[in-house]
Amino acid sequence: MPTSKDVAQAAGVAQSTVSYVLSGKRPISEKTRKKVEAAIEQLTYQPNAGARALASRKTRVIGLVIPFIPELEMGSIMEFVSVIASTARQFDHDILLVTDDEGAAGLSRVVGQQICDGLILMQVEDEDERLPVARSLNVPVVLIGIPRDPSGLVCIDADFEMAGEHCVRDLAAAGHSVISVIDWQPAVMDRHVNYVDRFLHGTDVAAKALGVTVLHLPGGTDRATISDSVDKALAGTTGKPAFIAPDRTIQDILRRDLSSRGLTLGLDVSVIGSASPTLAELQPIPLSTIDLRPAEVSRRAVKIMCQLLDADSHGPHESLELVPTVITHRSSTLRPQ
Amino acid sequence: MPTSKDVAQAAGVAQSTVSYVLSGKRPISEKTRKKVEAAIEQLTYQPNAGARALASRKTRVIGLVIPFIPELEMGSIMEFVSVIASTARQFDHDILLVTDDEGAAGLSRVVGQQICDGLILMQVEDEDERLPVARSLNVPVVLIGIPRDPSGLVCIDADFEMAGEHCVRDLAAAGHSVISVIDWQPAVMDRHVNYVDRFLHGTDVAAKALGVTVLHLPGGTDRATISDSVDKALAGTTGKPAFIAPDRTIQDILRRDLSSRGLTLGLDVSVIGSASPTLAELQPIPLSTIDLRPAEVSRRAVKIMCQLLDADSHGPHESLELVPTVITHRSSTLRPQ
DNA sequence: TTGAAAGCGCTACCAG
DNA sequence: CTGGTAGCGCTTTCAA
Repeated sequence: MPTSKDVAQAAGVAQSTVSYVLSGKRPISEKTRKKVEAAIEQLTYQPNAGARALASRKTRVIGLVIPFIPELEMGSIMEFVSVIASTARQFDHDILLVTDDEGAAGLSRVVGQQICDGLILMQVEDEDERLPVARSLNVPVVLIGIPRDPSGLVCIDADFEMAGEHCVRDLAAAGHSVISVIDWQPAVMDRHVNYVDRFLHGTDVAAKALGVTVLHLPGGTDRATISDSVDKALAGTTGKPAFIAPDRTIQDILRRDLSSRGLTLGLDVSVIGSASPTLAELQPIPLSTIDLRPAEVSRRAVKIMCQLLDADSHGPHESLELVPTVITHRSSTLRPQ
Repeated sequence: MPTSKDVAQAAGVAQSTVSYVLSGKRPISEKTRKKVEAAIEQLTYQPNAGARALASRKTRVIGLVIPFIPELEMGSIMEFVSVIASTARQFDHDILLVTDDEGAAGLSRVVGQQICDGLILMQVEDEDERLPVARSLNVPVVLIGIPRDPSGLVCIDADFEMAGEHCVRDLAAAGHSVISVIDWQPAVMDRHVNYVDRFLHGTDVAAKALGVTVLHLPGGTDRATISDSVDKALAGTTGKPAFIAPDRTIQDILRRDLSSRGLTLGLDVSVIGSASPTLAELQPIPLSTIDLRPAEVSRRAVKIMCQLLDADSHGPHESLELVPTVITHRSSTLRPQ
């Protein structure tokens, strides 16, 4: 493997000049730049990351702490991971995986060994054991999700409250005065991710503002629970019923339950569910969807991280960004009753 | 951040002694070891990865090249990624993500910059553009998937042929003499991953050996295609029909199609589908399942990689390992017709 | 069994 | 605008 010394020699310049050509931290004459670039090309030189990290005290690597929760949609987590990695590359950084089974100790390890310059935490819970560690780490940390106490931390998440409001507003605009909201499945509730509360709060806020009624009903991944909730919803509704089912898994079960009751989606009943890239495309149904824009959340998280890394300002940062959510209408979804 | 020099000073020994205590590459007296370990503890010393990589020419990082194919099960890819990362940690290595949108150039980059010591490639296709690069890289590469020409490469994958055989044998044992195999969805076929052929070949081999008939029918993610295939299957079968649906998405559509025809799974019709950790648990159905054991494949891939890294033998390696697949029976799935 | 010292390949400072 | 050079923090050889 050629080194920058080899390049310098081949180009007839000093090693430092090679370094400056690469970093652009110093004006270089067109002539020497050409010479150096030619030598780099010719030798297929690539700078050694370890040496660079040692000298510059920057690894250009971001640690990504991923959860593994079998019962939760791993596919959507993969979307985050994938977009985060691509975006990091756009900012000339790489992503190191830190699995959650190392716990909070994993954070200290990768930062302590200076394998990476900063951390992105996914699936942050309301009371997250990793937060005290994160706060003490002295490197930038960006959270995806909002903990109960976000002080001293940089947080970013989808605007679930806005999503909840959107849903209720749309259904109200379609003439519904009673709207049934099916909770997330217990596995999600148990994780104490507070986006659930934020979403539900959003529905209540909109309901109050518009003078409509919102029924909160239990969610579950078994048909019995959903069937029960649908019974209650129908009992509480006069006229055409309306459902909001933010949980992707539940949306599917709900759809089947309604079908088996002879209710046609969009015609006899209005339903808004969350965007399911795969299922929605594979099995098109007349449904409006909430898009929580995971790709956008991921992109912004990386962007913020890279800004913090470039700014290099060592004081603790604090900010809270909510990415606007979007409702996509499918034709014939929300026809007036 | 304390350095090994600080530790040496605190313990009253040379810097090299600290290094040897950590690496164990040299006998150390119990007394000095204690002193050094105490100092490490007391200063909460952690070795600097960059410096270590520079001096030892080993990063203890493995590059993982991940695909992003929206129409394919991202959830199952996440399972690979997750297990690979955990297993790497057990061997004291870390995982760096390399996204596929960098293409083959990404491989050269991470290896050229010496960010990682080896590469694991996921979703290897029959004719994969990354292979020539992989072969030329001079670092260990482990493929998950078997390309058309595996020469000079280390490959590992689930034994799809065995899976195909298992399925046919089980159905034949249950008394079926005609068995319908539904192909994977076009999105998978288009990727030219040859596990499809291997699986289908397995079914043919078993069919020939047992003297039963196998019907190969087109797969798809729309109900019409599946419905067509079921029509053909029923037309070609006398007695109780039997299906093999290795594609997870199709399994779901097939199930519904059969239900809508009034056929009860396990009673009027036998079906074997692939294991779907989420769906199977959420919506239990009387079905035997093929388990391709992604976690086991992942674990072995990492293990092999770490062996190659430790052995450090620089010659090109070549091997092909197939991980046995498993069929799980659900009660009342395969009752004789 | 231990210490001293020479790099590993790069960045960044100090001179010119 | 460019060259020389002193480290960055570790591993490893050579001596003791």
